[in-house]
Amino acid sequence: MRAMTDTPVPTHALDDLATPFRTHTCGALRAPDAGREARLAGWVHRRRDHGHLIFLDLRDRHGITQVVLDAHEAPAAHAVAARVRPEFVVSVAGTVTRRLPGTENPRLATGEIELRARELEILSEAQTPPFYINEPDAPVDEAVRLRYRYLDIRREPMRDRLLLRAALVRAIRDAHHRAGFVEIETPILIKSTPEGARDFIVPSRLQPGTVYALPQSPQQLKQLLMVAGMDRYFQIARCFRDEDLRGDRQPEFTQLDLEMSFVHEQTVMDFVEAMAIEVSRTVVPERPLQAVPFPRFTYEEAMERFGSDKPDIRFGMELVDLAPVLREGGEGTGFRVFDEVLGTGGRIKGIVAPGMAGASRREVDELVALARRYGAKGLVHVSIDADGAVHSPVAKFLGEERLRAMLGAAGAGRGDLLLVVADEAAVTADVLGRLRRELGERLGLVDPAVLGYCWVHRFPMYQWDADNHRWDATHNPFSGVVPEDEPLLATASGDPYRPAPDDPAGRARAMQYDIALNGWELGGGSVRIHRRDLLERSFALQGYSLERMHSLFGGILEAFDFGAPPHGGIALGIDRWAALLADQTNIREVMAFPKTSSGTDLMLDAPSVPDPAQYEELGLRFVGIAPAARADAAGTAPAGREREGERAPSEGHSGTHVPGGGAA
RNA sequence: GGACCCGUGGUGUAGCGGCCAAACAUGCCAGCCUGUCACGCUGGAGAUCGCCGGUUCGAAUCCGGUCGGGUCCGCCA
Repeated sequence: MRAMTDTPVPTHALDDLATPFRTHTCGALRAPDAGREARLAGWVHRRRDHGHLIFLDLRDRHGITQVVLDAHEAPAAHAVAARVRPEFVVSVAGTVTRRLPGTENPRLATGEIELRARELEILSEAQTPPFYINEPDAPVDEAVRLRYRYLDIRREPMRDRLLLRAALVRAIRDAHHRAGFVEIETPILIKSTPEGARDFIVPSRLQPGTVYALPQSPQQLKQLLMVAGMDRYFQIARCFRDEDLRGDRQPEFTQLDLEMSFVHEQTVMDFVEAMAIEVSRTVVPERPLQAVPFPRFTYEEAMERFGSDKPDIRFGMELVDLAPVLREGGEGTGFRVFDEVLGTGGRIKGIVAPGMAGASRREVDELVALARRYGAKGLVHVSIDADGAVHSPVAKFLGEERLRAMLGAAGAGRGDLLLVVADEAAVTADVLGRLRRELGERLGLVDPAVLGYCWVHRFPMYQWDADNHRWDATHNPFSGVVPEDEPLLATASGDPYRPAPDDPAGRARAMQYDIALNGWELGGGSVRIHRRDLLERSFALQGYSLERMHSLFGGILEAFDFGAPPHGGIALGIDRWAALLADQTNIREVMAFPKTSSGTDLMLDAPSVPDPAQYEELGLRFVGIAPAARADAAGTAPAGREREGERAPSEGHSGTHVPGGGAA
């Protein structure tokens, strides 16, 4: 054992980016290096040819260094440089030199020096790229970017976002390891579980007629790890859901998945909050946090104040209940719509758009249309202009007195616009919540640099599913109930297997917590039910018979009989988190190789028609569609992607391949 | 499953019934240039306007379909 320590360790291999092709990266050299011999390797970012003098900007992911080739100093290297084109890969050796006074470039980190080349070697030539690599802001068609993703990643914005994402994941790992978490991988080929979203399935060859499912999340596995005594588990886990895509949804995505034993709701939230603060400060130190500690709202409060279970807390514009002032004086408001809503238990609430009293007819119409699109039947607006005069299309019904009372209750001042929705509670909250978000953005009320984290917890345990006549778990079927609500896990009839819409269960609140960032849901979790009796009661309400419960969750139920610790956890969307930290609204922008909104990979041309031998081996047959037909269908077929050598050309791949671009 | 937007030289756009086998910028190619850094100057090549069909004397332009990309609703936590 001692002898081992005498073995010389090549330490440079761990802390040095030097290789046989380079002594430094393109971002490393500075003024104090002047006089040194150095060798750099990278891509030619730009070439400026002045005849006897050629400048090359050499780029790698670390930076850009200017290389000078002088026809008199190094004629051979200069001749090579004359042939070089953008995106050629070269290696260059020479002397690091301070730039001539007045020719420094303050926009480059390496701008005080340049490399006077002695020797230049072309390692690889390059075709003219399909879009600008060296102009970060140049817009490029999305499809072209995706098809040539490896070139897109060479560009500064994508490169920086992927580096940011890597920093995020690293900071997450650091924090977890320090807090005693164990990083454990769980399988990708698992069993289908009834979890809301559609599963991706993988047919089994060894067990013909059966399929694996890809995990929608490692939910059950992490709970089993708690039963296994692993205490604190985390994983940067790939998850799969076969649903339609959105800007913030891809079929495969990454979650920070974690679970802790012997915890209360508070314990998990406190850890996640501390972790999120540390991670944010490490990854984007320049972005201030809106509030620390993170505000914690009950679901009820969040819906009441923000009309959302993932509120953007970076600005005010909270929802105000207008029913009290409208009820004053009794006997109706004079406006039938309002009276009906008040009479049927609905809600009338409003938000104040500051400074929008002068909004044009067109702008207001647009807001009304927006409200309708969000599900409202209409949108009442009341404005108070700079002179204090009140205007509203419903003035003739409500009268100025009431309008002023509403404005007063809402806290609107001169120049403001009050927007009012009257509808059943859920619609009122949702519509105003969305309008609030839209207007907050539009009116510039949010500082885009700020990170506004908050918690929402105590969600309703169940939602009544009228179609199937049962209570549906709002989140996870294993979520625990708030201790004081435990007695509510019951039916009105007393028979747990006969749920009904007026059961006490409808009032039960879950030990469920969501974390939101700038109005996006970042993650959610819960303290789980670890007691067998409670679990059975909860599942009964959810419409699972004992038999069905066992066929679906048999494994975990059995495990719980062997001593399950109280436990809880959470999962956070890494893609969303990275996107928000990178100030992006689309998670494609923080994924190296994302899919299009129709679920295809334009670079790999996936999904593709399988080889008949492949599906025959699995005992599968395509019914109703001709698999080979798709190959020819692509009108704008990704060009020139013949993949010789990877696999023998097979039938069914007779698709026309557009020949690659002409010679370069 | 539905709605909307987009598709013109390599890239980004203009043109929106004849004046358009199509304009501009950039890129590309060639030549010139010793201090540039979005180098500059001169010259040149390059698109039958995603695809198919229709309307019309005439279509990049209008209509229908289709393929591809995007956004939203449904779906999805």
